[in-house]
Amino acid sequence: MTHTTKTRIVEAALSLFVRKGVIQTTTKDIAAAAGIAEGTIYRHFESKDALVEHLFVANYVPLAKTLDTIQRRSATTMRKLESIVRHLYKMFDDDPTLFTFMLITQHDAVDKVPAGTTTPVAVVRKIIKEGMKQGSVRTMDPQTATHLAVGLILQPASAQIHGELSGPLSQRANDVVTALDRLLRP
Amino acid sequence: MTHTTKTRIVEAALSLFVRKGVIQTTTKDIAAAAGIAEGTIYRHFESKDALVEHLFVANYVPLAKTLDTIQRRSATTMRKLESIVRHLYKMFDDDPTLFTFMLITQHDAVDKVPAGTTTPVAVVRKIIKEGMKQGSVRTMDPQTATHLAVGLILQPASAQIHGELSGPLSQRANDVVTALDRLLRP
Amino acid sequence: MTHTTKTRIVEAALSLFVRKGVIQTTTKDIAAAAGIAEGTIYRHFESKDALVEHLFVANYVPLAKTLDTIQRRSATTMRKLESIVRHLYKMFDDDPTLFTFMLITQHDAVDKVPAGTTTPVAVVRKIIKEGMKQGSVRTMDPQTATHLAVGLILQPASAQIHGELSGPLSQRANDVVTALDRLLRP
Amino acid sequence: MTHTTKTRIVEAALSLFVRKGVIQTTTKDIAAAAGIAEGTIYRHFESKDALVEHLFVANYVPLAKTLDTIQRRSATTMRKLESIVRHLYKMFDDDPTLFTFMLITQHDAVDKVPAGTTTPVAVVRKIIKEGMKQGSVRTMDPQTATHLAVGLILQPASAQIHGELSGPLSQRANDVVTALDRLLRP
DNA sequence: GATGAATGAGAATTCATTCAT
DNA sequence: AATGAATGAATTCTCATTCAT
Repeated sequence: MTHTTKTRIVEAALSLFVRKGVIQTTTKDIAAAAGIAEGTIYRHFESKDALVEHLFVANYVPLAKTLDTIQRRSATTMRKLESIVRHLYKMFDDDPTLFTFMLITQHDAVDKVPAGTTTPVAVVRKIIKEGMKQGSVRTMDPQTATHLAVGLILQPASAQIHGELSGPLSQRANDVVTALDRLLRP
Repeated sequence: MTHTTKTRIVEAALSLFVRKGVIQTTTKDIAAAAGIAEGTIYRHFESKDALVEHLFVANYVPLAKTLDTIQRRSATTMRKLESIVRHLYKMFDDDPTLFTFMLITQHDAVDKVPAGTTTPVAVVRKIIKEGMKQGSVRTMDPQTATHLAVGLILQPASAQIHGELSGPLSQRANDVVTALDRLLRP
Repeated sequence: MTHTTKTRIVEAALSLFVRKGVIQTTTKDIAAAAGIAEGTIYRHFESKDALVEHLFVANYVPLAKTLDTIQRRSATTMRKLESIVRHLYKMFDDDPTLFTFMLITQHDAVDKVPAGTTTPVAVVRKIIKEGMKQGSVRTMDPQTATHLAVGLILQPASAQIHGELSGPLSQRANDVVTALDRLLRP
Repeated sequence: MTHTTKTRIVEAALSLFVRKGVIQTTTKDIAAAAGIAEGTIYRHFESKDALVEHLFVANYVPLAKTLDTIQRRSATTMRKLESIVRHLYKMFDDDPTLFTFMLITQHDAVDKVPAGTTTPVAVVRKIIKEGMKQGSVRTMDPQTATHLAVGLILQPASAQIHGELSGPLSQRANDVVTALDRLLRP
């Protein structure tokens, strides 16, 4: 079946974590939302913390890999960034909950990611650094450039989550790509 | 005296909230850090929530006013934005704790701000909209433009907080202003 | 087969009960150690309590009978006690786990023994009382005498269990028999 | 006042631990017996474990010191042991609960005693060893001798606790002292 | 105003037991 | 007989809040 107990726990937890925050969500909440007994959570996850970690790592690390794969398929720096933006925004539109979860847990959960693992931010940094070498990105501090680019990409998602923007995020992709181009071109 | 009990509570709370998060900070923690008894907190604030709200509102609303005042003193769109960036980054360098607190509580606390109050984001939006009218900002969706600009401004602060950038934030102001100019100019 | 499921449960439980204590041993522990599913325990025992009771009664009552049989084979009071000491200490050396289990559950489990059943302590008491009648044991309160004798017999076992004595317990038999002789002779 | 909250917790816990066992006694039980809220326990002890440890260490270590002091006041080996037996049995009669608690937690709690601390058993061992040197105790393995003596001393207490002996334990002191004399004299 | 002991409503977690397969 | 997922009551511990002093 597609709805195993574990799946139901994961989905219930994800939705609640996003709506109420991780700490404010109790195991009782999760059990109720998943339609199971509280103790059942512990048949599938060692602890609430382990559940959070699972949710994050199981999605964050693969995302980085996917972004890296996607980026390789495009030739130019701007095409690479464009494909990343489109992929992320489509992901957001398809499953805003999952995307939001990653966005809000990002900083707390970073230390749970095995050291040395590629992150989405690292993929963006790599593209920008290569672009500078080739001359397709203007010369500036690569770390600053990366964070400015990431800011441009994530802020619309963040605004959407907090109700300050509406409609599919994919609609904003063109604007963001244009902004990235203006930000980075020599 | 400058160090009234209330001040000590506020300072202790602010520092702890930023270091450990609002929920993870207990009233016991705050009392210990402030060197007072736990019960004393309730002489000055109705509840922990009220303390959080006070901390946010007492700083967020005045900040918006200050930013508005500052922006009025400059003539052009870009000067306005530049002065805002410089003010914010100086604020960050002077009191990273306060700035960080506002950044992290921003979204949870927004509903605690009296409706209709001007916010920092609203100030940026106003500048951009006026710029568009005058032709000093290229034509695009003003809401998107605002969020892209805010993303550019805040991401370096966020990166600094999470240890991904270092050194005074003021050093980054030029880069950010340049980025804003590239993003917005016609 | 010698290793039926029930046997494996019994052996796993005994070993864990002795090592970790009855309460601290979970049914999960037992199942894991026995290499079976948790539910399977309940095919063979009504409850964890019933398992404990089985373990105790199945060994404690027969032991009392064995000790009684052994004691009958010897002629004098001291020979009787000596044969009991040697039997117990050999039992300890052969299967310290089983012996230890009986020693530690002794007091909690006593009420689980069918009323009127002969216990090992009762066997010792009988020997001493008969000895007093015949004049081979000095006159004193028989109940006190019994407990002093039992104390002499069991303390070395207890010390061994708790790591305060080492080497085969059988080696101590002579010392204990001498002590019993000094304690009891007229 | 003599009945501070902490005292009430300690007394309630002691009594329950002895009656039901440490693990079977819940913090809820303790709070109910002490007439306080469950959370209040944690104002006075870090955890249930810490409470158990406190109860043991706060009584076991001083007891050893007291026994040592008492033993010094007597001249001969047998007088020393006699005074110890009388002190212990009086203690038992005065506060059977405390004595019982120490007896039942003895082995589990030993590792909680700071290494190198004198224990009651060590006091007995010292007396016996000195006795052997002086020739007032017959030659035998001192460790075995110690445990046999301890067995003689404690078994009546143990029997009393489990309802197999009744009346003041002090009444048994003479019998036990005689038994020790028979056991140890050359 | 200040204290700090006490509260009690939950929070996460454990575990003996059940039951459909 | 055996399984193992699921249960839910019970357990330890936390913490914002109250209140007599």
